[in-house]
Amino acid sequence: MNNSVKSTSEPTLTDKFQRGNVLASGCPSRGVLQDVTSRWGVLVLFALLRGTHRFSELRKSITGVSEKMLSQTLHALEADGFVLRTAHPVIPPHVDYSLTESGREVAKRVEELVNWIEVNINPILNARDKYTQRYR
Amino acid sequence: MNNSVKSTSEPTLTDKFQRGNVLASGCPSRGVLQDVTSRWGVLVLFALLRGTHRFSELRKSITGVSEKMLSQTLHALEADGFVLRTAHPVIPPHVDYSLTESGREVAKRVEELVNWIEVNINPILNARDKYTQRYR
DNA sequence: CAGCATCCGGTTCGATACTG
DNA sequence: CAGTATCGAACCGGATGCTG
Repeated sequence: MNNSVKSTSEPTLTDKFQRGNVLASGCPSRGVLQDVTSRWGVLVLFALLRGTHRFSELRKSITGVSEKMLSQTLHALEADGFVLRTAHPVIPPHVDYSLTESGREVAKRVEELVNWIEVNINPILNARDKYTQRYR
Repeated sequence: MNNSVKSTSEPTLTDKFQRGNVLASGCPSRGVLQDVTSRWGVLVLFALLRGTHRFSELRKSITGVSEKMLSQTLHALEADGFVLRTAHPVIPPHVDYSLTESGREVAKRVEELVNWIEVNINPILNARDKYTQRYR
């Protein structure tokens, strides 16, 4: 749910009001960035770009995510206005998650990043292998 | 430095070889994605897009990062082939960090994401306030 | 089904001290 | 200057049990 700055080193006064510069620790964009680029946040946005999904569907499609983390991630993204949660009052409960307008905008950018990495994964892995060989 | 999969739930056999799908836990792209979207990874890439920098310069410009985390982040990005480390053999030591060709490619995509968030930070923050008011 | 509350082990992180 | 080593503290994340 991300409560302000997590760093224990107090942001300076200048930082605190330095909006518009992520490199400054007080910049509120850092918090949002954290939600979006969090381990599961990226994958949730990526998954929801392919359409509306229920909680259990997301849980299945995003392999490895726990119930708790998925829930937490969805809440954070909902709070930021990126994800829309729609609960249908039926029994058993049925809840749908989809992207909002701004959610689609961020998700598109996340997707571009993810896609680039997937396309170029082999050269990257090779680089990594070379690196570990040299410095092991 | 990211060693393969971190999730404790064992990836299934199908996962393990399911390349080309980040949503599967065995996909190697997830690891790279973690390096790139890590708390400080994003900011380092963003900063280096503005040119070559020394260790201490990065430490100063990226407010709040500790020496240890900066070092760790730079190593991970170097291993993935995104960052080039150039040590000049002088005393006192002088080390430059810059982006590689592929580093610039990822960084550009990271930048687009960051920029979008910065531009739209106010509506997002408002959404968050509304949310916390409603559910506090 | 969708999810919160709680516990708890492992990892990460930051501050500090130290080295080449 | 550019790091590594070390050590608590904080946090993450999974498992379990329970609710509507």
